[in-house]
Amino acid sequence: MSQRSLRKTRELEWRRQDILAAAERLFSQKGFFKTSMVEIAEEAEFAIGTVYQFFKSKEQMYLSLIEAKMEKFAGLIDERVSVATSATDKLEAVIRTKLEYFEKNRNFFRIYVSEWSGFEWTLKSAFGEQTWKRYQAQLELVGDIMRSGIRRGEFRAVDPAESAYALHGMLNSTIYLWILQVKPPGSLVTKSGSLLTLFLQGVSRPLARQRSGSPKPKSIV
Amino acid sequence: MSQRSLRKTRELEWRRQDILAAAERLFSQKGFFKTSMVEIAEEAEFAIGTVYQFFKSKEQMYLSLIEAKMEKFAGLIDERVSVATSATDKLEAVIRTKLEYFEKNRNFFRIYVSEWSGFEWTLKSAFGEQTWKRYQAQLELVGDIMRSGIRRGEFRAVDPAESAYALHGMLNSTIYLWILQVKPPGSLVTKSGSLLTLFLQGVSRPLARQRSGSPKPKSIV
Amino acid sequence: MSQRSLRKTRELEWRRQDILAAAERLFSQKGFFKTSMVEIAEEAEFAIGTVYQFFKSKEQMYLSLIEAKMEKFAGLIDERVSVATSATDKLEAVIRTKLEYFEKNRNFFRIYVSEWSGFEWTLKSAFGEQTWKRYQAQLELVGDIMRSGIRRGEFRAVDPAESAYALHGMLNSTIYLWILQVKPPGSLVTKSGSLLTLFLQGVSRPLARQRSGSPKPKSIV
Amino acid sequence: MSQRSLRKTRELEWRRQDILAAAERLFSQKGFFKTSMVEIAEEAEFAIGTVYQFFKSKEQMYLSLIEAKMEKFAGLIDERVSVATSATDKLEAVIRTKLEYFEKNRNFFRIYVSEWSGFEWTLKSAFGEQTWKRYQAQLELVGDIMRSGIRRGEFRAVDPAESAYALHGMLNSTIYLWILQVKPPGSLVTKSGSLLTLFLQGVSRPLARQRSGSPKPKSIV
DNA sequence: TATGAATGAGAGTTCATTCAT
DNA sequence: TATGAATGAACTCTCATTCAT
Repeated sequence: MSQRSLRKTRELEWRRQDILAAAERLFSQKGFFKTSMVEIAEEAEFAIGTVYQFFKSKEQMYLSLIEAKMEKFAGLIDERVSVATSATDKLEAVIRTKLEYFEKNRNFFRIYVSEWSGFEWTLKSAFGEQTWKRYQAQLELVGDIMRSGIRRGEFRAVDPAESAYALHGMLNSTIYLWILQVKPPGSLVTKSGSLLTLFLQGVSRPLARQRSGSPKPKSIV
Repeated sequence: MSQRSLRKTRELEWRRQDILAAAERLFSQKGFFKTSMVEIAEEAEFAIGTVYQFFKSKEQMYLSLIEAKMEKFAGLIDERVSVATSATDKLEAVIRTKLEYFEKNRNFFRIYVSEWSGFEWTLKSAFGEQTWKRYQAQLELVGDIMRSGIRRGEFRAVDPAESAYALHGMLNSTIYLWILQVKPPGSLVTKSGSLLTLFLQGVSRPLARQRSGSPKPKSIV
Repeated sequence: MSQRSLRKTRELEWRRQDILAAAERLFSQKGFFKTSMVEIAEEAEFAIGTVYQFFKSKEQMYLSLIEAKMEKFAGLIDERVSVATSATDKLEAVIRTKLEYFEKNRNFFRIYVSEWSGFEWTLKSAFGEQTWKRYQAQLELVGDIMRSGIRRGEFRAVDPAESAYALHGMLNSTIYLWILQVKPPGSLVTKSGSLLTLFLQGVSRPLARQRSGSPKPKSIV
Repeated sequence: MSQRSLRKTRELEWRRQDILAAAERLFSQKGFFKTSMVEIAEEAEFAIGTVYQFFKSKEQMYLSLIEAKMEKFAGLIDERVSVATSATDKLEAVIRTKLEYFEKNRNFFRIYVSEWSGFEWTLKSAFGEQTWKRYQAQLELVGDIMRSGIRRGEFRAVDPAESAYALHGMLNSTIYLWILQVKPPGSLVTKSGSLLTLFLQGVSRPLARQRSGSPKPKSIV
């Protein structure tokens, strides 16, 4: 490819990214349905026709957006997890990476979570085979970590899928809470430690359990 | 009120409920935006004009739906929690009630969760001041339970709000997983035990803690 | 059906007809593609939404229009042909009816002929199975007349389908010419006689042929 | 003009023809409105901008296409007619040439006939003054042939314009029929003989007329 | 009170044409 | 001269809402 067309290609890619960024901002603020293509075009400072030269439909644009972001997110997690050795360390990597990623991509979190829960109940079929697989793959990754941790004696014999889902939910709602706070009281990643502990140890007071035959747990079941 | 107008009032309320039920079915299947008012009217077997005599707008109907369901849900939880004594028992009540409620109200769960996450980021203001407070109140209820549990020595000194959110997320994703499975492998409520344990003890192998010979955790599962 | 709803149904049908009439005017003036649904709505003095309550799409409206008109036209021809006895009389009925019908339905002629020739090359599949069958049926009707005329010794042994098509073309271009003339020099139906004669006898001078073995026709073929 | 610029001019003309050929293919398949300029450019393997250097608009391109083809067609007819002597021979030349031409230019026939009938009702003004005159001129040529044939005693005293139109229609629908048949049963030109006879003699059995004062024609009018 | 036809703003999308490179 | 990205008017169609009956 000539120098010239290389530059053109690059510039085109920039514009594509500009449009995606505009779309991300709007989708995260107003949701998919309340955001119109004209608004996206205006936000990106292009004519509507230009937007349609980059994305053949609103859905396809939404998809591209999610897929690109998920790709990056998944890549990060895979990378960090693969270098960790113990199951506990791998979990720590998952938690820390997720918090880090969404701390930097707050806008995308809104899209991610509304994709996960809810409106794609309708659209899952039409929307992103790909995206859906990413979700599953990530949950299975944590499932695998759980399985290996159990095998290695690091974890109790919990249900791997269920605990993976539980962790997923814990993290999501934590991120959600943090984003919601108008003035977040510090970085989100700092919470990884306590979240890991929460997931590993639970909320019970360990001493209490060790000291004596505490009668409470009986009443639980 | 006369006998006659009493009957009328009652019948009106029935119609209102029919319409809400129809709306719930459709909203949960297709989402708020993909469901049209005419469809709701048809599903409820009324004319569109009639629907508009009960609800002044689509949003307001959606709101009424959520509020009614949340009211009931919150009532249940409050009731069950108030009769439990220890913080652990209260947590157990929260978990069991939530699972029970959404097992019976699967359709509503889809609405609930998509309300929680996502699209109402825009609509929170327009949409249900009320609903929003319910959410908050419920999370604070769990926060209070945590606080009291910590005070009473049942729990570690975790952050009450954060752990409340964590529990919230854990439960939601568990319910989500269960609903998603085409053929759920048994009742959802049966999971309350393991979820409580998960939240209390975490996933770590208790042996470390058992060194001093605490046999309790066994009995939990 | 109650008196009341009968009246309503009737009025609805009137409105439907008004819209179709407006559409006919515009389609015949500007063609299918150059006519917009908004224009049709304005011409019919309705809002665009109203138009879409009667016809689910532009194509479907166009189709309805053609089908209704063709139905009537075909009905007329069938009726008149069936009461004629000789093949010649049947041909005369076809010719006269066609001229009469399109003299009264000039606007529709433009649509009819542009449907026949040309743009439906693309749309035949999407557009009106029905309409297409009507066309064919009518041509076959004339084909049948030709066949029976040949059998009865009224006609030469011409190819029935080809001569049917030839007649079809003759009539269409005659109607076309007449409509095109800004000030038509009298009624179109008056031409049926000379057209029938033309189709039966051709343009040659008959005397020449009758008197002797005229040598001209030889050189023709 | 220099050698160099001669070559350039020639090459430009080739490109122009390539584009026109691409346009003809697409217009005949999909019609004027359903064919986009970008498609034409792609079919011709040029960039859209290049196409616009040869034709200032879509309409103008369509016009150029028709005019060039009509020019050739008219030239052929004029040439062949001028060498024929009797009116009958001239008619034969017209018929044969038309069939021949459209047998070789099927694609163009679709455009020609849809131009003749129908959508250009609107566009006649905007579209091709020129083209329109060609049409008229050709019909008048046949009208003149008829007139001279009548004067020379070859034909009955038919209306020249009307019979010219009738012939025009006959030929068009014959060509149409032939093109429509998926597997045409032989060459189209072979039909010139029977079409000429049809136009000259009509469909009646000549014997009947010769034998006696056949009573049929009376009943016709 | 119940009805459902009428409304029209607004959505997503297309495509002929321009013009900087 | 050739290119093709950018443009935006115009199109078809939807649907929440109103109001006369």
